[in-house]
Amino acid sequence: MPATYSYNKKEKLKSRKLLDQLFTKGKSVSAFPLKVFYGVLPAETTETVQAGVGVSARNFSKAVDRNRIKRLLREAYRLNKTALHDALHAQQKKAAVFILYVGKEKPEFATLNEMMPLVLQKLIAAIAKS
RNA sequence: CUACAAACCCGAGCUAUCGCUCCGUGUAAGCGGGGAGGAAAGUCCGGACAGUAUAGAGCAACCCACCGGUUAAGCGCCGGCUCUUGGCUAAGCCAAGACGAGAAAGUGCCACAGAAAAUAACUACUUCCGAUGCAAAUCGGGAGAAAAGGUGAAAAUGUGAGGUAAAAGCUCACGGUCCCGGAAGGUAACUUUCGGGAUGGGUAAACCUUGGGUACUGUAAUGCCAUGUAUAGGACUGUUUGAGGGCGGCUCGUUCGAGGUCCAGGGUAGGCAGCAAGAUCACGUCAGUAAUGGCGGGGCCAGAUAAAUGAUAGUUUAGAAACAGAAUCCGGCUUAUGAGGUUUGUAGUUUU
RNA sequence: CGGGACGUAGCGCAGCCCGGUAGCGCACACGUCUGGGGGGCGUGGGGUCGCAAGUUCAAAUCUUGUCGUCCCGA
Repeated sequence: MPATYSYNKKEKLKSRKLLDQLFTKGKSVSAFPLKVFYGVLPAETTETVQAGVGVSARNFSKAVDRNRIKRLLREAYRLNKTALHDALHAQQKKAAVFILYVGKEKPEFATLNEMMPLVLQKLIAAIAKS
């Protein structure tokens, strides 16, 4: 098991190929203002979950705002990811996840920290069905 | 003292917990250290670096445009010159700006108004001829003439005198502007001055002319390693009757030359170098009016590849709230910017 | 990282090259035709020409800077 609240390089979704697959073929669940794309990781991956975060440049034209939102998303994911990890571990599954912020207002950390567990619960439910 | 405007400076600090990225060390856990900006932005100039090219001629295209300095370079910066505008008040000084070669090579344009907007004759003026008339004068035709005239952004070099039928730089004097030649000062632009000549409206951010200059492409460049597919299908075209490519865009010319173009489909989309010690940073000192440069000892100061600086709590300050996030790197320019500070200017109030 | 185009009335566009009057369609207001609506016809209002500076007698138009929007290539 990795450290409880870590979010380092290995846990990030980095492969351009996987990202393309995720957006073209992957499924998604959403809980406004968050939207999560998910898919299955190749079997040889060592990590249980690889996750990425993103914001649309269309909604936030300034790089400072996008960086800020991505930092908040990473922070929220880092603090709430334990449930997802445990669930996947129990089901012997490995998932690729991409969390997208689709709102148009700059968020507060507190609201993101509330929404993140909700959307992750939805995600766990959706993965359990498939 | 208050308010406003402009320029410049500055662009929060500390503690705890949980995290991110790079480097060092370590088998590992961990430990230690570095970690966004003055604009990192716009991409407007200039370079470094890299690849390709580096026979030639003509044409085209683009850029620059007072002088000197500075620099790796520049359409930057510094200093000066000239002009324009404003102020003080005046033969000067101060401030700001200049896309600051040429309108005396040519072409074009100058609305409205006005006779006329660039080979000026409409009115008025002078004169000659003819007609009418006793005459004054009127009418018609020709010539002279830019001195007077409303207009307009702009009207043919200004004032005075002579001159004439009436006039006119037609002539003269003093000026304005321009050209040529000389002298003095200045590195130069240029300034002052002497002599001679000319008198030509504006516009080149209209075409253009003159002088000078310009290889192209950009770090997703480029070099290397690895993985993988179809030694792979169709159509058209070509192999000395030369397809296609290189030589800056075109033409000529020259050279390489056996493949080239399109359609459909398949695969890869890891990694390493480039990549961060440099036209470097701050300090001191010297040279220079300054920009800037020399010297001295000292420091090492982001380096990712979905892309690192954050979250929470406390605290200091007056309430952490501005503009804003490196992506090859530098030098400039431009634009954005809260609070506070400094300086300058404007306005108002109070006191003397 | 590099390249290009566009900002004109509420909306969509012309005018810009080659400077002097800002125009077209829809929409809007009023009138009229109709018993009324729709529709037709007529009249009218409405524009800091994105912003700033400059050139010029004069700028939507030319030049420079700047802001915004959109597109393209790798």
